[in-house]
Amino acid sequence: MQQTTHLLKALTDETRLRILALLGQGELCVCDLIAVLQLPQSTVSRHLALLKNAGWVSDRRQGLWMYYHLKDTGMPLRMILQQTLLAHLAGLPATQKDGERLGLYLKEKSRNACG
Amino acid sequence: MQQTTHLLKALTDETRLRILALLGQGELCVCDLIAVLQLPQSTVSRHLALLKNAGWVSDRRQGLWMYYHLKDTGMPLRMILQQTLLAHLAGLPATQKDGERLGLYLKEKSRNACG
DNA sequence: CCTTTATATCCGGATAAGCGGATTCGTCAA
DNA sequence: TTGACGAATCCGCTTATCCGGATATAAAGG
Repeated sequence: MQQTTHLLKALTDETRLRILALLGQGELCVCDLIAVLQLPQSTVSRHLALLKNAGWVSDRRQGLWMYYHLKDTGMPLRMILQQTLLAHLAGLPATQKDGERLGLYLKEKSRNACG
Repeated sequence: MQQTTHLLKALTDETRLRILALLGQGELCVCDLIAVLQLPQSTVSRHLALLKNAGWVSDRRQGLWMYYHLKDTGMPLRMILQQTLLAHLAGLPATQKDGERLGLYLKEKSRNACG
């Protein structure tokens, strides 16, 4: 029961929902999220740690960067919650704005890398 | 977005999940819930107010009693969350125990009424 | 080693949420 | 109108959560 509330508690913060929605687009590193969300590093990192601890995301180190992605799971509750929630979030204005910012940011990033 | 977190926040308390699971069995009045949950009246009432405010339940007065029931909704997110969650909760030990207590309590109640 | 860079964790303060006894409100019957 | 009862709300208190600057880790390069 506590495990269930724990799982749900991770979803009750606007920043964390924004993060989940962004990761729904694909894997991102912490600095990507900082850039898109425009929040302090400690804040983003803290929310990611919480999401990871609750089992919503996994991380992967690549050199200095930590990449986060939605965790696949066999647990039906989490799977359905995640699917439902992402579909819902995708329709919200705040999330769409983040999505646009992510697009611009990634384009800029690749230009800097290859130009 | 706040509306979404609000909806989810209502689900992040063990007592409220127990209440939802019980109401999944059917409509109950506050005193029924107090008896089954074995919690103070003010506590139960407060949680019910919160669930109602978040749109998860509706109430109905009948004389002195306030009856609460799960609210039907056209909102897909809430519908799916509710269905998924109730199915999940039904499998948890704590919820099953509450269910048993509810059965015993209702039987006792009807005996007192008709015997 | 020492630096730099990316990330995680610590810390103190602010805000929110939960608790349950006490009080108030609403309804009904006498 | 009064009394009794079920339920809602108030209140002071405790606990949890969030914030973001400061500090600590971890990896890579010189």
